[in-house]
Amino acid sequence: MTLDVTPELLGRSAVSNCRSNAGEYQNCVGCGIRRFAVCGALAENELPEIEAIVQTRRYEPRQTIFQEGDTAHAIYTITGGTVRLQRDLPDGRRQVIGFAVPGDFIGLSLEESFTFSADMLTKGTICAFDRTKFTGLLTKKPALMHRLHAIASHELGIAQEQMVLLGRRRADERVAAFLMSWGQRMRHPNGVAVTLPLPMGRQDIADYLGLTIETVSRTLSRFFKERILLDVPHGVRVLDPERLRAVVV
Amino acid sequence: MTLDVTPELLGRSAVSNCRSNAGEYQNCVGCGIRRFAVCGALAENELPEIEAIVQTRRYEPRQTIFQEGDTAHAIYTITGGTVRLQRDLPDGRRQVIGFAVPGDFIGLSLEESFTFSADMLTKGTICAFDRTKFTGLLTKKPALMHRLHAIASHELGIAQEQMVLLGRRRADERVAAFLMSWGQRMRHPNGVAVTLPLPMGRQDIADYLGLTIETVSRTLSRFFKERILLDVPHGVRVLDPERLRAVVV
DNA sequence: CGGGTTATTGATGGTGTTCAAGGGGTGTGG
DNA sequence: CCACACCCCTTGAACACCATCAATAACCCG
Repeated sequence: MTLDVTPELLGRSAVSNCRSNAGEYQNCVGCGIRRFAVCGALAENELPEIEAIVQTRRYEPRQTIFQEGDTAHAIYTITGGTVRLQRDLPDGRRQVIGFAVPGDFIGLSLEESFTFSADMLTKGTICAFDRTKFTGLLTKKPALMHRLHAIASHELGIAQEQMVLLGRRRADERVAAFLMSWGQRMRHPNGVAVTLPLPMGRQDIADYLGLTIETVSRTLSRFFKERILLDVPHGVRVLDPERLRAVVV
Repeated sequence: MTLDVTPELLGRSAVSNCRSNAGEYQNCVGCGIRRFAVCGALAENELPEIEAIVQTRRYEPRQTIFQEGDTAHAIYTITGGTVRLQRDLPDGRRQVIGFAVPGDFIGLSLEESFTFSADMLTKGTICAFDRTKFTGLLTKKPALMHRLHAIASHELGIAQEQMVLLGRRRADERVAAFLMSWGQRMRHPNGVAVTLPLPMGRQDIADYLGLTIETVSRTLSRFFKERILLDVPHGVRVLDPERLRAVVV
């Protein structure tokens, strides 16, 4: 048994992300994103054990999944749609911690309460695992535990990269870096002009990048004018990936 | 078996941090920080198994432990001294990811190469585990695996808090928040005026907080003038913990 | 259409950076 | 033990980037 996680395992398929009406899975066997999710650590004959503790839920845009401080009765795997994760300051300032897409796991820490809130940006479907039962299953399935740790480690690396972005990058670098990383999660090959769906609003991007909505808007406008990007409804088309990459350095 | 980690387990003792000449441990049985470290997941009779794959190393100030991109032959537990973890940008910009103190684990991800570098700020001692052998041990010791994941989750939470700081906090809030969290790691009770050792320089604090050395210096000077802090060699004395806390909001 | 939300664009200003100079501590060597 | 050099830190002044304030425009759904 190895603890290494291949990029493929942690990546997401373009298919699962890009179809907005994804996530109609009646059972784990037929689940298209299983191999990208925690459940992928289990063999097919073990799936009934996880099906026993899972509940599929359907969400509407703007619906809250849980809030900071809530007791973590359940932990989640996203199977369809995009989720916004955020922390709030008492005075209204907000930091978006990340965006979760199909295959992503929420509640890695297994702790009793959540330290951030989660809201749907789009319609979506989510597998909710009873937290206590899930941790119980972990003690019986080392492979699941290993996978969970690999995912947590991967998230930690992403968080550190985000610290560099927030601490040391300029506004245009932040926006470019965001678009590149979002593009990678959408599984579009680098170096090719592609259309990126952006299910989050400008304010969400701003709160993710530690900027204001005006700065994000201005920066994108500049990229549009410079023909690095093309403005399309609910997204952008990357016209010049090379120059976009060059912005980040 | 529970996966929850009590604050005590993840906290650090003031004793182990504050003695600068800590870390003279001949074996794991007598190791004073074991209960705060990963190794604490093992029973005493299991210690020989980890002693078999560990090597104690002694470091001098400014010495490099490893650099970004290096192959991770070993992973580490700090037993004495303070370590600076950082990522560098090609143009010289630098983000300090964190400071590791006795009990902390470095190399949580178990991946083949490091994504950040680690340097000693002080003299120190470190337990170096052969990475391959350590991951092998993990498959045999579920408790060790669970502990590792709990630590990684805890680090992830800290990283998210740091994102809020870097993305949404003002300079004085950042400095105050840093001093408070550093104080907690030094295990000084809140609400009491205490002397905090600061083994890192102003530039390190600046690169941790996403500021310049001048801003850190100016902010500290303001706190000194306002009698919130008292300037002491290689550290600060917290005169008014309440007002320091009030700065952060 | 029309009302509300979200995004864009412009003008102005503030927080923190940059540039520059001086101060203070530490360690070393005479 | 003092002198000096070096490094780090502090402080000041000017500037820049991004935030704030403000108004308009585009979009979305009803």
